Amino acid sequence: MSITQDIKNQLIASGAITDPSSPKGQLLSKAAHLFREHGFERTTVRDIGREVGILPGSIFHHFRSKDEILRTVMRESIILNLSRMRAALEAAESLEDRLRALIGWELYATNGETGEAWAVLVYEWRSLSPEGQTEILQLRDEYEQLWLQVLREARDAGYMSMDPFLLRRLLAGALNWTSTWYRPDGPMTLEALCDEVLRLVLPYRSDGAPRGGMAASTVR
Amino acid sequence: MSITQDIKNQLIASGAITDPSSPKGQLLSKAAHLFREHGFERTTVRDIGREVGILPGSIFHHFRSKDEILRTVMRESIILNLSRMRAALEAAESLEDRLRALIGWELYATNGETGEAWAVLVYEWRSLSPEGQTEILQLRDEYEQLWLQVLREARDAGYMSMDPFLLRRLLAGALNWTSTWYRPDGPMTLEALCDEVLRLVLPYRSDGAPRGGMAASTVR
Amino acid sequence: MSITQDIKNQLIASGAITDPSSPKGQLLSKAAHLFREHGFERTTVRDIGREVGILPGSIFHHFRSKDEILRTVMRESIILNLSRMRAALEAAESLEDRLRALIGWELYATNGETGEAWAVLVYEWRSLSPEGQTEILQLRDEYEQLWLQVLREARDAGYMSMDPFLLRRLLAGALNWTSTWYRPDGPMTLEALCDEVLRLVLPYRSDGAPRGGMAASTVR
Amino acid sequence: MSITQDIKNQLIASGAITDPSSPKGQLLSKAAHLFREHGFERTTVRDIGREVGILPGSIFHHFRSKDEILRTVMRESIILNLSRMRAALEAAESLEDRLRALIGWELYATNGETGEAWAVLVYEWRSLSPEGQTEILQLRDEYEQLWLQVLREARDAGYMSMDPFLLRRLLAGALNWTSTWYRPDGPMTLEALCDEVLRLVLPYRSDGAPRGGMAASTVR
DNA sequence: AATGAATGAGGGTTCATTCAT
DNA sequence: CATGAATGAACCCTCATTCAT
Repeated sequence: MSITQDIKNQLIASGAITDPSSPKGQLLSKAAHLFREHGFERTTVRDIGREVGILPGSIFHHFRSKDEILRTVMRESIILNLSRMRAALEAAESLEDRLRALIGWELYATNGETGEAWAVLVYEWRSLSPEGQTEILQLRDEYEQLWLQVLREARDAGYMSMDPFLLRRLLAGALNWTSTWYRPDGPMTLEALCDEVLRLVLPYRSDGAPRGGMAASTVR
Repeated sequence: MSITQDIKNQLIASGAITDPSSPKGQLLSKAAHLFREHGFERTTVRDIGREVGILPGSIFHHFRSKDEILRTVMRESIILNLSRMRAALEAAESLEDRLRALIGWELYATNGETGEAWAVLVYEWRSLSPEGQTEILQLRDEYEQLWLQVLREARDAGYMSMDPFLLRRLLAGALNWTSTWYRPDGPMTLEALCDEVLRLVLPYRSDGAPRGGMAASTVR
Repeated sequence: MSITQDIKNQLIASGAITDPSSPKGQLLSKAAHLFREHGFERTTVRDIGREVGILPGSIFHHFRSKDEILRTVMRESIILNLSRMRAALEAAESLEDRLRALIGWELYATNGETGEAWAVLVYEWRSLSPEGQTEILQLRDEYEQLWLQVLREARDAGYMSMDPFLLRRLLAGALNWTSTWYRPDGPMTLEALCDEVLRLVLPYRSDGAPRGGMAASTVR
Repeated sequence: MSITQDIKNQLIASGAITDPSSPKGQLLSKAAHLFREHGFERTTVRDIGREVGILPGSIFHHFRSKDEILRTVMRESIILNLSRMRAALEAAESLEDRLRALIGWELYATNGETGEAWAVLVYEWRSLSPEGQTEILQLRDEYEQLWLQVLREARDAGYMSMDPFLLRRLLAGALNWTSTWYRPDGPMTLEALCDEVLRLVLPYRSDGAPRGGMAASTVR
């Protein structure tokens, strides 16, 4: 995970994302938490201020508007995870590794340190101003292209037959939804969850045998 | 689909759900539409009134509060789809039919006539008052039990190996998310979509051969 | 003054201006009073509400914004006085009568029943939104045209030699400023004030003798 | 105009008014400009700071409060013009010269280098704190006394018959209002404007003939 | 002097809800 | 049942001002 930290530190150093230990970074993470828990509109700037320990008015020294807070939460969340995903895909040696990277890192985006921000990105979309949507949409598109490229390769290579667009949408739904039920401190590790999802997508091992689970012949 | 209509008519007749052609029913359907499109808090009672053609104050002759509108949208949506699902499961002759019924009817709940209300149920949950949540949660639990029972059977019968809870959650995410991208007037029918999802869940036909798609041996 | 009342009543009946006895009319007149006394930005909607006896929120049932209140005060003030001025000019039989009408009715606009609204129109101009300024400017232009037409006539007829534009601007300053010092319950009637101003503009009587005041020959 | 500069330099040297080239003087002149253009309350200390090139907080090293800025703008504006007016009146050799000095120097105060500050003095009066008003009122009274003394003399000498108070008020309105329309770079010089106003006040030359304009006999 | 983060009071405005008509 | 004026709490945001650095 140190490579992950490196990427984050680089992004912080370059100013692309806010240092989480800075006051502004604290504000962003608390805001992401509240937006995730209660929704954007039900979260007041007073709530955020109280959580951070400053008065509501002071928030506007860091952000011009509540919308800009939301936008920043979304932007930085996707920038960080986009960078991580790119690095992971580049480091992956096989197509299967790349598939695993997509699933695994999206699970990490959803349930790891950036989980709340990621859920805000996914589920508070309508609360973002039109201008904000335009900006964030570009980043989301970049992110989706990573998925689609790998899924297309996998389909072309015969790993699966489902239309890549369709598969991506089904997976997006399934993976994003994990934030509503997955507990990092529960019995299942993120890696195990990743394996399960991968098995759903790629039921056969490369030798043609079913990937884990029971033998097909035992199914009635 | 006539059996579906029968169930709906019975529920209307019994007073369990509101007649959609009644003023109150109109209000509910317009409200569901607005809640779905803009979110519950961004939808004002003024918006709803305008859509229905009455003044905001008059809404409160039909519902005690805005929360009660949301609660009713959710309640009726789940009551209707719960009844349909029960009927479909009872009519199903095989385990595979029951699996197909679960997936197919959840897709229909999400993208058919009740789609907007179903999406509200799924994605506006946090906007519901605590009392509302308590009430609706019971109905959702009943609904989830239907899924879990069948998935357990399927797992026990060797159709699949994944933990039923886990599989349900992944499927819930994938299926509910379809409301964000599926277009009934697009190139893919709901039945075809249902088949694709089913193939993901049950990759092998009952004779042991892979279900559709390429032969395992062709996978590199 | 009954003709004045008739004009006002017609304007009220036609909906061009608000009935001063209606709640909305009350609000407008209190707002004009406060805007005049403290200025637009130092007057809060809470102040207006308190003055009228309603809560701040209720104001927005009558007006969409504070700016719309200001705009309405200005619009109705100029509509009323424009109508009065037109009627007075039509009723005037001689050029001198028309000059007297201009001065007299502007003094009445400034210091009569609409005095506060008129002062707001003149001195709170910058507080009006750009869109508001565009709207009101058209009405002001109409009003100014009345002045300029008569002044041009008077100049052409040899009543005076000063450029009509220049004279109008000097008079506008002098007359509007009366609202800061003239007291209707003081020793000087508006008619007397009108005469004094007229004497400034038209120093000679029609027989060529100086209009009131001392003989020129006594001036050293 | 060198005598004017001398007076100004003396006042700067004595500390009565701020050196316009000093940081504080810059701040005052920018503030006067903004107060004039947008009004006192619509001008924020942030605006002033931006104009001067410092941050809002730094303003309070020069002035205790925003009110003190306004008060200083007003005070120095009136101190300077009061001194000039006194000098001009002393230098005037005849009553008519004194009248011309009053009008001419008030026009210069309104439209010359101190024009913005003078307009602030006249039109932002209500924005000044009560204590500020008390202070500035004394200076304004001194200034008004200069006018009234000369006007009384002129009336007593038979130059005019209008009550000096009344005439002063009409002239104050007319002259102050010039700041809203007079353009120094337009076709009319301040001297020409001064002559026109003087002709309004003193229609007859000292030989009894009308002062410029057409002969009285030609007026119908 | 200058900075900039923080303050805290108050601004305009929104909105679900009530209720006399 | 419908209206629409009124409510009152809460909202986002602004801004003059303070103060440690």
